[in-house]
Amino acid sequence: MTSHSMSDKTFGETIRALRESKGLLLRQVAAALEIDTALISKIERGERTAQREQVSKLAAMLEIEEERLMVIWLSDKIMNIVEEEPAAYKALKKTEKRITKN
Amino acid sequence: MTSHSMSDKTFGETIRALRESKGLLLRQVAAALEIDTALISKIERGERTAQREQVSKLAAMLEIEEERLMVIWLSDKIMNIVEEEPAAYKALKKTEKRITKN
DNA sequence: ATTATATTTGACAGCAAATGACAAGCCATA
DNA sequence: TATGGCTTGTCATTTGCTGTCAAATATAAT
Repeated sequence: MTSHSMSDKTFGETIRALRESKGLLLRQVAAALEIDTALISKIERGERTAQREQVSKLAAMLEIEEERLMVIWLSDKIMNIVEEEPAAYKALKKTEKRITKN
Repeated sequence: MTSHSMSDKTFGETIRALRESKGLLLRQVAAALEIDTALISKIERGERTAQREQVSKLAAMLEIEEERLMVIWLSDKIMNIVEEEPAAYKALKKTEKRITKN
């Protein structure tokens, strides 16, 4: 049986899956975000990263709860910092503690 | 009694405390890192961020285990991304999971 | 107070990275 | 071979870092 900890997709993979499940074209999503089709294509493939504002628009367009999408987007950004870092896990744990101390 | 979860200092605060405890001058640390005194001053006060390479040099100079300093430095960087974000905690948790899946 | 030394501040030049647009290319499928 | 959707490379522009410098401010000692 499969281990049920799904949704380990990157931000790009996530929005691509959502878009396709809705039968939307890149062109349509691009128009909604007011950017070029090429750019949304790159974002979906992880070649570029989305702006915070674009994440909100995407959430609306793709009908996913904004926070859920934001978590994935933030996680990608954190990943970019800590991956390759041996101290990654400890840094995350420490940050968690710092954050819950408010 | 005090809750013993100390060391919640930022990277800057940490290296300043270490430097002062060793009686070193900004000028001396700056020389070791081959940067201007003004810059290390700014790093200590959190106005600028250190480069990865500088963290290593600082660890050596201040005689702190490199990983310990690196964790604080990374945590500061993560903080910069997630603070102000309501989804911060969830993003950290998710990233943790992604990282341990290697 | 005057001097000497340490630190801070703000402005700046130089460089690197991110952003988004465009045009040309590829890949299906009709 | 045309058409529509997506991808790729290149480019101009903007944005953001990095470190330096000079001037300002503090700190201390004489």
